[in-house]
This record gives sequence, structure tokens and C-alpha cells, in this order.
Amino acid sequence: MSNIYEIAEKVGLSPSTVARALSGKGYCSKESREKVLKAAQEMNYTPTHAAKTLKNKRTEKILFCIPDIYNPFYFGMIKGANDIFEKHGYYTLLCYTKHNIKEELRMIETLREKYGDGMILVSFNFCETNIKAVNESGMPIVLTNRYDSPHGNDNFDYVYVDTYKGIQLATRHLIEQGHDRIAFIGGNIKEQTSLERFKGWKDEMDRSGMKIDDRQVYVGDYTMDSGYACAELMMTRSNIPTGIVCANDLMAIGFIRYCNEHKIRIPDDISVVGMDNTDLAANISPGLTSIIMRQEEIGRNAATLLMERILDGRTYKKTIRLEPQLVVRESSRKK
Amino acid sequence: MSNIYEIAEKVGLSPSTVARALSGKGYCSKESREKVLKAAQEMNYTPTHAAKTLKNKRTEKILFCIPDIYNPFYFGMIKGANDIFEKHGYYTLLCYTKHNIKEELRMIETLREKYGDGMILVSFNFCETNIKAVNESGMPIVLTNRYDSPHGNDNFDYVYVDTYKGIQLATRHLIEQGHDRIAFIGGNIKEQTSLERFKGWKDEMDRSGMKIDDRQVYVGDYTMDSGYACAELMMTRSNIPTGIVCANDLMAIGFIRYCNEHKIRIPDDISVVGMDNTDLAANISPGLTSIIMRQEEIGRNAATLLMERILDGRTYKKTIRLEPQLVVRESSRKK
DNA sequence: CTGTTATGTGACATCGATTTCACTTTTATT
DNA sequence: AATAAAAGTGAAATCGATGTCACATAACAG
Repeated sequence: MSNIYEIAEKVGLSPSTVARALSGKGYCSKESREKVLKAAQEMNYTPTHAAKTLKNKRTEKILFCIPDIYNPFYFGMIKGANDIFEKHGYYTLLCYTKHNIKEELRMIETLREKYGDGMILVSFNFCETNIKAVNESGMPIVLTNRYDSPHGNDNFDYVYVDTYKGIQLATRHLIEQGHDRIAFIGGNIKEQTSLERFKGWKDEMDRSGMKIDDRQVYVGDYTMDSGYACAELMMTRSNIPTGIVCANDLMAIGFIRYCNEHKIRIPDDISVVGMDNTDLAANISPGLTSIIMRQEEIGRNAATLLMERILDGRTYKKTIRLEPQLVVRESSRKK
Repeated sequence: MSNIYEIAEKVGLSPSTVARALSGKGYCSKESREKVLKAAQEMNYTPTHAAKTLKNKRTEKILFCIPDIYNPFYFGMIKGANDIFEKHGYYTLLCYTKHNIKEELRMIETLREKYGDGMILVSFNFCETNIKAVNESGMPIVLTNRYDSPHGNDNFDYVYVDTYKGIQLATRHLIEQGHDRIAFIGGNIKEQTSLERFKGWKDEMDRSGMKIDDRQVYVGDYTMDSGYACAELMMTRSNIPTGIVCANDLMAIGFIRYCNEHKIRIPDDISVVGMDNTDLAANISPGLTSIIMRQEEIGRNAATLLMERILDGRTYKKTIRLEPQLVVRESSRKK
């Protein structure tokens, strides 16, 4: 609406003095300060963010990039991170990429333009192009996925819970309950995280000497509807599994919905294990056995690492790895 | 990393020419353009957002402010709005206020500093202070709540679904099913939206000649846990209702969870109606009767109105009101 | 071959807040 | 009273991209 020059004119002082009065830094007499503040109020003055940023090179904003807003998995991370950022007076701005690498790249570009001071990036499938973009931006970034760079030349921080191990826990749980036909509902294995999960299931099955065939592997997209669709497909086949490992809670919920609708009893007929231990897991019926993925902790740790880079100027890389944990509820039981 | 001056120096041209080469606007010879683009690439140049914004006064970013990230009600709105913004090359940045008016004000201030070009504001309790701040900012804003300003002097757009009517539909549905002891689980009526919902239930009960007492009204906070807690409290009392109207799906889900855990059959013992018709409503068991609140449509309309103000310079006020609608599922039936 | 238009380029002002520096006035110190 | 230190102020540079304007050169018309 107005700027410091207009205020300066109105109160008969120089813009420098107005700036000092408003910021409280540097010398400024009491009278001048009062006059300026009064005028600022009257003229409905607000500093222009862009001008401030251009000069001091800090936005005090953090970009938090998630693939999807429909998945409650991310909420905990956002909350955890936000708690930390808030303490430092930083704002968290959320953006979602719709599982689209192009969109992800656009957000990285936005960071690179210094629209924010740093970024927490939750990526399903961090591709070489985007890694390069992040590195070239020179901006602080924390990734919440494990990622082994083929060139080993990246310099961002990682905070993650081992999804591979998480799925292993889920699978082992069903094996320990005596199940021998165990199916896996995952995502497209072209995506890194989906591949990790798949491997977790496969390796654990192999280790226990279970025979696996392709028809035990179902591909969804982490939504409830896709879990439902996998159930539909599964039931058209013979030799129905007695245990299902789902790569996230949402797909497990969709799967269970199908079973409820078709009088398939859970856990009597089929045991189901989800992953992420979102709020829903405890609130649906039957309660869903799931894997705690420490979302809030990831968020807090990621935010802390980011603030270290932004405020303390740390330049070397840090990696934090957290352990997943099984929670048993009613959806799984001894065969 | 670098700026147009450094590029200018490197290629032996003036910053003006570099700017023209990069923007593609104005005259620039092919050789110059090529030299500049090559250098820009090599020097890893990215324009600085703040500098651009300071000059052209457009950020091409929209702030989308929601009270809470855990509530799936907002997702549809975000998606709908984002679809529109995307078409115009605008970015949607989400911020959440944790149901806190101070936080909401901070976001309004951020808009006022022109960190974004406009805002969609989903407020639970839009207070006078914040209304004033929005008005004084002079920035385009769309509210997704009904709000009757006591002074009638605001100038922002509204897009909303009538929550009052939504709850009326839910209540009438239970009445039509023959229920006569109908409880209401809502929010704190100090918040506008909670008050509207409460009135919807009360007025419909009155209209049908039902007697109401205070002990039929339960206060939650729109989370699943609070729905559970209300159920707990309800069951300690005598004269348990046979129909429950919940002010949103999440509380209904929490309520149902309690019932499942305590062998209270739904809908045989108690009929439950939720509100918002989130994805969950169809996916839990039993399927939850709910009220369609047209979230995506709200989002699309709100975004369209905002773009009208930003791109076409509309300055007068518009209000769009959408109708709620009942979806009957298994959680409610004839008494 | 002159006059006109189209191209290409650089100097410079601009957007608004911050900050350094020089200068003046006040206050404190011995 | 003399001197040092502190307080108050404004001019001007800065951050980086954009756009206007003046000027120069090229292309083109008659």
C-alpha cells in the first residue's frame, strides 16, 4: 500500500531514519520513532517481502514438498517439522507434486530462485535430473528417503526410516503367525520406494524358504481404491493367500473394505498388515496391524538438520536413520 | 549462484542485452542470444525470485490457508483449486493455521507483504481482527466459509456449501428413518462453523417437534479421537440415543470405533451420519452415511474467482453458494 | 543516394528495504 | 572548559531483474 519513502515524506524525515525507526536497529530518537510508527499505522504500511529478501537474502520460509495430499502418512512429518521451524520463526509452506517428477523439478527450481531458504523433500522417485537440479541450486535440502546416488556426489542430508526393513517386519510377522501364502500389495517398482518395499517382502519370503510366484504380487498406487482393486483381482484367482502385506495403510484399508463387502472375514479368513501406522489404522474396524514409521520424528529431525544448514552454516552431509516398528492389532492373527 | 551482471561481463555484453536474451522480449541478435544462453547454462544461472517480484509485482503464487492438515475434508478443495491455478501457471502453496487465529493472521500478513498474489482462506472462525487485516491488505482473497460481516463492509469473495443446511439434511434423514432420540456431536460453538452446524441440528429437531436437552449435545474437535471420547461419555449416560449426527466424518469414525470395540452394532443399535463425505466414508465398515460437501467444486470455484481478481482485475464482490447432498450408506437405517 | 523504418545495444532509472558512511548535535568524562 | 564518546540524521550504494530511452547500425523504399 505504502512504502518507507512515502512515510518519510509525510513525517519530514529521511527514508533511512524511517527504516531505522521501523526496524528498531541503529540510532533513532524517541520522537522520530513515534512519529514514524504512527504514520506507518495510519498509512497502512506493510514492508514488501520481495524488497526485504532481495537485500538480506533470507525469506524465513521453508518449502515442504510432498508427493500427495491425500496420504495421511505425510501429516506427521509436516507436523514434526513445523514444530521445529516455528521455534525459529520460520514458516512452512507445503507444496505437492502429484507424484510427478516434472512438478517436483518445478518446486526445486522455485527453491533455486530463492523463494524459500531451504526445502524438505519427500520424493517417491528421486531421479537424476532432479538430484542434479538440487545440487546445482546450492540450497539446503533434506531428503526423507533413502537414496544411494550412483555417483555418490550429492551433498544433501537424509532422514529416513528404513522402508525395506519395515516391510520385512510386516512379512516376518505374518510368517511367524504361521501363514505360508503371503501376498504383497505394493506400488510400481519403477519408483525407488516401491522397489525397496517389494524387495523387503521378497527377501524375507526367500529367507524363510517360501516359494514366490508373480501372482502373489499386486500393484496399486497407495490409494484406498487401488487396495480395493487388488482385492478384486486377487479373489478371481485360485489359491487365495491367507496373509497380505500392504505397502501402506490406505491400500490395506481398501483391501479390507472389499473383504467386508464380500463377507471375507478379517482376520479369520485373511490376515492383513498395513504400513505407516497412520491414525486410521487404530480407528478402523478391525484395527489394522501396521508398521510405525516415526513420521513426526522424521519431520523433527529433518527440520533440525535443515536449520543447522541455514542458521549455523553447516556444509557437510548428515544422514539419520530411524528404525521401524511393528504394532499388532486385530487385523492379523495366527493361522 | 550468479546474476545477469556476471553473465554480461563474461560474454562482453551489457546487462540489458543479457536480460533481453534471457527473457526473449525486445530485440536481440541470434549470436548474442546464443552466447548468453550458453553462459547462463555454464554459470548455473537462475533468476532471483525476489528481484523479479520487486520489479513486476507478481509472484505467480497463491497461498492456500487451511486450519488443519489432518482433516481430509480440505484435500478436495486443494485439488480443485490447484487444477485451476495450474492452468494459469500459478503455484499453490499450502499453509496450515492449526485452528489458531494468530497463525491465521500471520498468514494474512504474509500475503499482505505480497509474498503471494492472492489467497484462499479456509477459516473455522474468522474474527474481526483478521477480517480487518484482510481488507486492509488490499489483496485478493476468497473465503470458503459463509460469513455475515456485522459491518457489511468487506470486499472478498465467498464460495461455500451451506453447512447449516448440510446438518439439517443429516438430521432430517435420521428423523425420517424413525429415530427420535438423536444426538449431535459438534465442535465448540464459539467457532462460527461449529455454531452453524449446531443450529442446523437444533432447528431441524425443533421443526420436527423433537424435545432436546443439553445432554444430547457433545463437543468434540473434529478429530477421530474426539468422536471416540464423545461415545465414551455418551455410554455412561442413560437413555442412549439411537441416531447420531456428527459434524464431520472423522468424529463419526471415532464414534464408530468405540461402538465396534464395545459390541454396539451399527446400524442395528445406533445409526450414525457423518459429514463431508470424505474418501474414508466409503471405505470404512460399515460404510458411513454422510453429506456431500462438494469440496472440489468449492476449490475450483474459489480459484476461478481469485484468478478473475488477479488477472482480469475484477474489484466487486462475488458469492457462490453450493448445495450439500445426502449419501446414504450402511451406517444408518430405519429404526 | 537520400530518407525512413527495423534492429541491436548500452546507460540508466526503477522496484522498496537495508546499511554504510559522513556529518552534526548532544551528552559524558576528566 | 576541553575533549572524547555517544546519539541522531540523511545521502547514497546495494540487492538483481526489468524496462525505457537514446543512440547506432543495418535494411529498405523511392
